[in-house]
Amino acid sequence: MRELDFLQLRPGSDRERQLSGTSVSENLGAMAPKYQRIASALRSDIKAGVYDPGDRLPAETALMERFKVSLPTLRQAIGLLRAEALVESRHGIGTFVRQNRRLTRRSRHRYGAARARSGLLSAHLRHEITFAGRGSLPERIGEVMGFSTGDEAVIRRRRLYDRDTARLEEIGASYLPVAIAAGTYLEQPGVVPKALFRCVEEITGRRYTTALDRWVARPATSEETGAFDMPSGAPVLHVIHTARDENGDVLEVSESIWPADRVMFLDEYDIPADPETEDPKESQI
Amino acid sequence: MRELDFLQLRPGSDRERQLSGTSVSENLGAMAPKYQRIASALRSDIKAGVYDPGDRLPAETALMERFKVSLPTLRQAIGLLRAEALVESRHGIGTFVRQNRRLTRRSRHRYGAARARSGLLSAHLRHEITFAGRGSLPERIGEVMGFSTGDEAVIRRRRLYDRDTARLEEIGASYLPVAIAAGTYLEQPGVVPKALFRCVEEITGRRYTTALDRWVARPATSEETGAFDMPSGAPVLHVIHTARDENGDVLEVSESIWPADRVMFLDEYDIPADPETEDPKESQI
DNA sequence: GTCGTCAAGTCCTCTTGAGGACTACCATGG
DNA sequence: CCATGGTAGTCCTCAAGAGGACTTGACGAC
Repeated sequence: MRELDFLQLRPGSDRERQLSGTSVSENLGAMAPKYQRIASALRSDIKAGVYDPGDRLPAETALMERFKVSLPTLRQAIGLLRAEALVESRHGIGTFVRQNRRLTRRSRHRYGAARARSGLLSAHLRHEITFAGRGSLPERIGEVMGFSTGDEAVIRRRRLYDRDTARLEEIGASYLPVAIAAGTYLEQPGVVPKALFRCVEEITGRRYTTALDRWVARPATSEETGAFDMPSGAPVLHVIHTARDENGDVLEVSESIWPADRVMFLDEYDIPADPETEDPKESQI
Repeated sequence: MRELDFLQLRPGSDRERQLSGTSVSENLGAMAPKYQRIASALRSDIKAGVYDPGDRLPAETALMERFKVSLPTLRQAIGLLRAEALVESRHGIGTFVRQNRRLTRRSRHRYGAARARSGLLSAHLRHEITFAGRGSLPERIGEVMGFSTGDEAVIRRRRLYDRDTARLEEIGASYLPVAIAAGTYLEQPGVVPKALFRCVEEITGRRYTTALDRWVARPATSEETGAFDMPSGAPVLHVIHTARDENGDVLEVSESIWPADRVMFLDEYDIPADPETEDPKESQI
């Protein structure tokens, strides 16, 4: 009954649904569809702390009653919240508010930090090698490596788990040219004694000199949604990292994938003082 | 009729729906729900080129006929593809395959490129100032700026459009401390004569020295979905950029927002040669 | 020729109704 | 005490149908 105050605005033309332009984010037009208004109401409740992270939302039947709508409509509303990774539904149990603390990662500190210490990185993450050996390059990797798709390479796949929660936090893989890694212990499973790039440097005698990272946000594959236990259609962050020696030859290509809603990246750098000549076509970030 | 070959696998327990574990991405279990199988079939068609980018998919009624399902089920399938930004539905017209070319941006070249030239950046983007003047800091900005939420600052909001397609490609804003920008032409609307940070450097006599970028992918607000014309629930990339002088005082905080599926970021850098001492807790990217 | 009206085709919202599958809890029997 | 089975509560899938809103294009009136 109370909820009707929220919903009973009479239907009007869809033209009236348009936002007035300067509206703040949560300001849906008076006549947004029911499912959007329901989602918005629940979103507000969650933000207001009516339902705290970890809490169970009322059952679908209860929410149907509360908002006076049919099941499909209600589920459509919940579907929005699920797509936003705000809630998570567990079959047979309920719908829960997710706790979306983001892990903070630093990009580009990979090398600096690792050169300082000789051990492995990521104190709070457990490193697990899921595969090590020969394999053919996926298209996306062959492209940036300058090899043909299907070419062989030494591949090391890894998964990183949070030590506390045991939750999967990152999926990754490193691709090494056969000329570099063939016949070495890099083809063997098991965690390597030190950061992978140091192993490569020792084995080859060449040094990691320049890097190019390609960042993309894309919807998760079904494999990833399963592994990360994320809603289907939710995005992941995918970075492909290419490391070269001073001659510009590729030493390693590695990729890492995170659920987009669980990470935040910090990137700290110095701003150059002197004018340089660069491609003027680039836009500012 | 033909499609039945694809769909008629008999229903079974949900247990059988589980992926076998090592399956490749497109390998749905035999008994995934209808809507998932339909989405998967359409996805394959699109990848196979049956429907090219820009093409219109058959109408809902035609697809209902083809897959022998009801409208809600079909729409659920289309909804998946829409969430993946693979297709886009236009009310009253049809559902179209999206052409997902990503604009390539370089992060961190902001300053290098601009110091070289004295003009504005972004030759292929049209810069538009949507607001300039005093305003109170949003929470997310006040936090990183070290000010209280609600404090006043000089705010310049901008929108960047593709010159060719006239499509909105980026929403951004710069926040300048009142002590720096009050009373200057930075409070006035209109495009500034050169890159903003050069204006600030000239006005204050201080120099942009260090920067910290915070990257996050998050679902778009309703305002953003409207402005970018993106499906609701789709993610945006949001970066908050903090620039400081050599004393560590904030000169400017700026933020930029892009639809996540339309951009790709390149980040090129040199790998340091010498061991340094850094926080060993950081994980590798 | 220009404008407005109309109709067809399209996607969007919402309802009612049914059956199934999963989980947790509890009572019962061993 | 423990295992088994039942039951209630929950979310998941799907159908059939109705009305609405939007876009386009054709037709007719002016």
